[in-house]
This record gives sequence, C-alpha cells and structure tokens, in this order.
Amino acid sequence: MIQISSDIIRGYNDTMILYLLLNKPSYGYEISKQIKELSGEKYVIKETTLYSAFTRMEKNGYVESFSDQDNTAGKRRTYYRITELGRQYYREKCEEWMLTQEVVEKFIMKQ
Amino acid sequence: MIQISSDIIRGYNDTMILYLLLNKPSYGYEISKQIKELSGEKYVIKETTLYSAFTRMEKNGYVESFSDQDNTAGKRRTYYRITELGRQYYREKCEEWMLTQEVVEKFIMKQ
DNA sequence: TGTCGTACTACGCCTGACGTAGTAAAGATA
DNA sequence: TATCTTTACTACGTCAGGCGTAGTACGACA
Repeated sequence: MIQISSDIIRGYNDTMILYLLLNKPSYGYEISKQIKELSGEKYVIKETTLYSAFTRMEKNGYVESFSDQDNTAGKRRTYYRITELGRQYYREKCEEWMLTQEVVEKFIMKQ
Repeated sequence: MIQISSDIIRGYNDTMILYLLLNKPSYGYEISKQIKELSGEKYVIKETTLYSAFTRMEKNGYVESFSDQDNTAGKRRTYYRITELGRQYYREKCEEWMLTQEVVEKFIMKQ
C-alpha cells in the first residue's frame, strides 16, 4: 500500500488547511477530519503537523485565531479564520502547484 | 514569477535524477543540465542538493558510482548507474506521485 | 594571466514533519 | 460509579532534505 510521504506533502499541508478555511472558520479536529474525508482516506494529517501548521500560519499572518464563544462548558476550542493575506498565499500556492505538477510530470512514467 | 518551492520538490529530486538514469549512466553536471532543460527552465536543481542526492541514493543502493575511464587527463568525473533497487524505488515514487496528485488536486482551486 | 565552464567536496543551518507524552473535559459504556 | 473513548489540544525533541557559503581543481580561450 503506497503512502503519501511527508516529503512530498511538505509545504502543502498549509495549503490544504487554508482551502478548508476559505468559506468558514474551523478548528483542528474538524480540519483533520475533513482532510481525511476529502482525500478519500488517502491522507491523514498528523496532529502535531496540523497544530504546528496553525501556529506557523498565524505567525505569518495567514490565519487569525479566536476562542469558541458559544461553548457553554469548559473544553476550549480554538477557531482559525483565514485572512486576506492567507487567501493570497493560498492562490499563490495553487499556481505553484500547477507549475510543480507540470514539471514533475516530465519525470514520471505512468504505466 | 512563481518558483517551485523546495518543500514541494523535496523527496522528488531523487525521482527526477533516477528518471534520467533509467536509460544510461550519467553524472552530476549532465543531470543538472537535463533537469533544467526537461523542465523547460522551470526548475534548476542546486548543486549541493544534487550531489547530496547522489550520496544518499548510493547509500540506499539506488545507484552505483564508477569513475570515468575514458577520461584522458585529470578532471575526474563520477558516473552513476541506476540499480534494480533504484528502478523499483523509482516505480514506487511514480505511483506515489499519482496518488499525491490526486489528493492535492482536491484542495487546489484552478481559476 | 584571468575569467569562464566543468565537476565536484565540505560544513553547517533551517524548517517542516512527526514521534512521544501529557493534559483535560465530555460523552459512552459497563 | 468507574473507566474507556473521543474530542481538543500543548510541549519537547529529533530527523532529514534542501540549500547557502566556500573552497578545490582542471581545461579552454582570449
């Protein structure tokens, strides 16, 4: 069973997360489930990878975090919302992906 | 100008190099020029990246090195030849690429 | 004589991914 | 009522690939 290596996905975890934030804010656990589902169970992001991506992206200004206010009891949950800069970064990553795909294709043999 | 980031290409440099070794042995400088050419000048592998890839792949048994015998004067040149294990690894990487592509596509918006 | 192209080697840093471990609350199950 | 599972994280440290910087050495050619 072929697995997606962390080397090829490296740098695209951020892009996947941003994609899922395009239409509404979300939080770690939900994002994680959505990535699994959308990828058809083919890719499951590791928790540490996910949360460190959030931290990094917040530092870079791609997302903003806020606390769950609707939450009646404890169990804090941190939501992330994509920023304008994040949207721009996402668009650039999409373009980069298309270019990368085009290049790598040349070195791949499909049989 | 969008550049291919080292994070997305990470782990695929080996694959590209192996592709160029499939039909004949080659050496650093030649490989480097071929990658540039085949990618349509869109990707230029860094020298250190290239040579460390050779070292790594030799250690892993994907390639074997031999010295240039035809070489009359000094200017040593190290050739690399792909091994059976290397071919197998290459095929696996190709499959991995197809899978990765399929997954990442789901998170990319083409406009 | 100096610069350019060829053909590398050495060293060390950076960053993203991830293994391991721990915390804590809510809900399910026995 | 106890504990197991799911949810929802945080902390810490390691690893590996890519790459910046620098240096070596030979041949050509101007």
